[in-house]
Amino acid sequence: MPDKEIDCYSCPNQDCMIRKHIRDDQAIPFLAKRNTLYVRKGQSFIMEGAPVHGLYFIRDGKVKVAKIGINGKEQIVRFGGPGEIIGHRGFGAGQFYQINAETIENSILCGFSNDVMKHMLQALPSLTYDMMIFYAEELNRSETKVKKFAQMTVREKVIDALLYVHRKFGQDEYLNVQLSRKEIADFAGTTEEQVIRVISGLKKEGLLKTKGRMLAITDMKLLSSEIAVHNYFLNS
DNA sequence: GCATTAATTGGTC
DNA sequence: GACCAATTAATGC
Repeated sequence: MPDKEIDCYSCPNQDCMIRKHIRDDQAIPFLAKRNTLYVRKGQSFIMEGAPVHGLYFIRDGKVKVAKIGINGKEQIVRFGGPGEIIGHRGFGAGQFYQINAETIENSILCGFSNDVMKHMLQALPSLTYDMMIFYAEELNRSETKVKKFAQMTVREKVIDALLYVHRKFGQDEYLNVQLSRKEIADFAGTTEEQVIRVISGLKKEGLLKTKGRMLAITDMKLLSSEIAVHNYFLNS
């Protein structure tokens, strides 16, 4: 795929906010200022404390966004796939990133500098509107997550995390993303051992199946019914 | 195949 | 329910 010309016109991500506006004359000059980044699996491309350089959109691949604790423990804030935005919290606000972003697959990222974004947002009200909606939803998700952390049991948190991953990346035979048990734990807010125990319990109950590291949800209805009591209506 | 890394299990606080 | 240690399974080279 490196041979092919990488530009917004050839981009398959219909739901990318930038991609949506490529027919707008106002957008055209900015599209040329896009940077393409090839990031291989496991590389950090945003580091906590580093100066904000801009915004990234995922063209291809998958990433995780996390905060690092003092004892080396990380809290994964969210995962991202094609079409999604990474680094938006740094934009406009502070000078330094407060999160870490790392690829979990070989990825292609589209970068726009702060300066380009600023001018593009001023020129394209509908893009600005989309961004505003996005920020609002993000805040909602974030608030919901706080509540979950406080009120859910470990088992529920793990189930919630699995459902989130399923929603985000989908599942064929198995979930379409390869996450370690540790990464699931870092997202759910518990430990690797607890995740393993919950998974093995769910397996015995016939709600999940595994093959090596691969995971699959086999009874979506029952699984989601377990956290239905928390009745959240958002994809958090 | 072997060496490395991840998953799992059991036990302690 | 987290942390630690020992064992077992999976994967990379």
